[in-house]
Amino acid sequence: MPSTTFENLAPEKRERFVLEARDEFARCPYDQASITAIVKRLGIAKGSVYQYFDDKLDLFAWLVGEAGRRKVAGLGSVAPAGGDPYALLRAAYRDGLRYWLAEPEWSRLALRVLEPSVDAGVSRLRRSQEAAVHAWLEQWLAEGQRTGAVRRDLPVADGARLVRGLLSEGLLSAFLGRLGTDADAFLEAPSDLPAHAVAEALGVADVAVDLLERALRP
Amino acid sequence: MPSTTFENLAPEKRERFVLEARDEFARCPYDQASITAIVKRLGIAKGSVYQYFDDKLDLFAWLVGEAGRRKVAGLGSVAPAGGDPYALLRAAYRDGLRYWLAEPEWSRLALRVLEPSVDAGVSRLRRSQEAAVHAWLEQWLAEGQRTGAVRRDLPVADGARLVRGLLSEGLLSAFLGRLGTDADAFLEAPSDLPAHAVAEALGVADVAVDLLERALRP
DNA sequence: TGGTCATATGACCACCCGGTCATATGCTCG
DNA sequence: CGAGCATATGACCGGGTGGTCATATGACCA
Repeated sequence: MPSTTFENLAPEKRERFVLEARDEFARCPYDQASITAIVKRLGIAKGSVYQYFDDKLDLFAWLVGEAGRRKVAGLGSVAPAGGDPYALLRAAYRDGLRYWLAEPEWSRLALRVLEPSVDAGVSRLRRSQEAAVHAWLEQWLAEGQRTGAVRRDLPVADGARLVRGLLSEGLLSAFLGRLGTDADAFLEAPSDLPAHAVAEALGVADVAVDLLERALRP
Repeated sequence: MPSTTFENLAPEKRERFVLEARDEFARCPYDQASITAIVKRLGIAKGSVYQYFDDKLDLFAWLVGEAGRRKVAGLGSVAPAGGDPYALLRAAYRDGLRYWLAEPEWSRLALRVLEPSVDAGVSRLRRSQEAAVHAWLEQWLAEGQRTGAVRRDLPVADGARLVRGLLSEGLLSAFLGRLGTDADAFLEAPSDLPAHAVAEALGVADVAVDLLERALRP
């Protein structure tokens, strides 16, 4: 949790701090991210960081939370009214990909927390994030089974994990593949893409959910 | 590449070295793995490592290669005679999961190479490994489309990446979920599992490939 | 003006890393 | 017995890290 000192910072200074710290943690896995590098880029003293946050993990955890907060703020309400659950998935993952393009650094930061790490604190963070996605998908599946949109002979626990592989790692990889790059390359040189290329690449979410619909409908 | 000095080592000494190094690199991401830790556990001098291998990356790359060599050696021929491509997948991934249980440390090492890393050399290794899986799946899909086992309206490139998500991250996660653990926990305390539990957990490969078959068949 | 207090500073600490190299060891063979 | 050679050693190097703390700054108010 940031200290009051941090809250009291002049907004522009605070935002600059936030963005620079975000970039550092987005750049590489937690253990490689360097507080020293952040303060160097900002031109402030290292001690300042420790007046804002308890320690490195505290800063990282807050940034991860901030990534989530900004994403929901940026996307607005995601509820596309009750209806076909597959349409809901399509919309949700299309929004997710759109957000990835709009805010690649925040998105990458959010992915960093899912990486394995030796640090016990980071592992705890990761597990809780994974559990959240997993729970959401399990609930989606269970609801689908209740309404008849999903086969009833599929074990929900297995299903949630398999679907997560398809819609997380798989979808992102396919999306970036369509953009003609991979995650690393994209973030090293985020290029401005023509709108039609983006629109076409977003179509991969439909391909993925179509696949899923065929696999899951009774 | 290991030096001749390494090849000439007494077999038992060499194997001890290999296993200890493997455990260290399996324990944590490349950048955190420590040569110092390896030599400490082995009770040898650090200089010895550098008489066997050029540097840390050389050692890691060789271990990754060794993981592959031991896996194919351990599984024997994987070709289940020409037939249903889905049966082939089922067999391949069942074998893969079985191997994961039999050799969790080697398996985990093989997964480490797929993790993001700041190190340029490791990134190169990773990309080539990913490309190999990707190429294999693309070829599987193209062959399936030729023989009519796979829908022709699915773009092969998208398909390969989505399937990879489902069958790599998704399947492994579901498998470990059935065993009542996650990858970290399992490797920290690899428990001896009753045969029936293992057999039941292997069934998750069938669930995954069934899902895939529904999604991909014309 | 002088006192108070939040904020900012950066030298410093202990610790760890990968990698080097002069030196020591011990086996083999003439 | 030595000479020669492959092998083993570990102190040492330069460089990095997260984190600390005595000190300095400067805004505000009596």
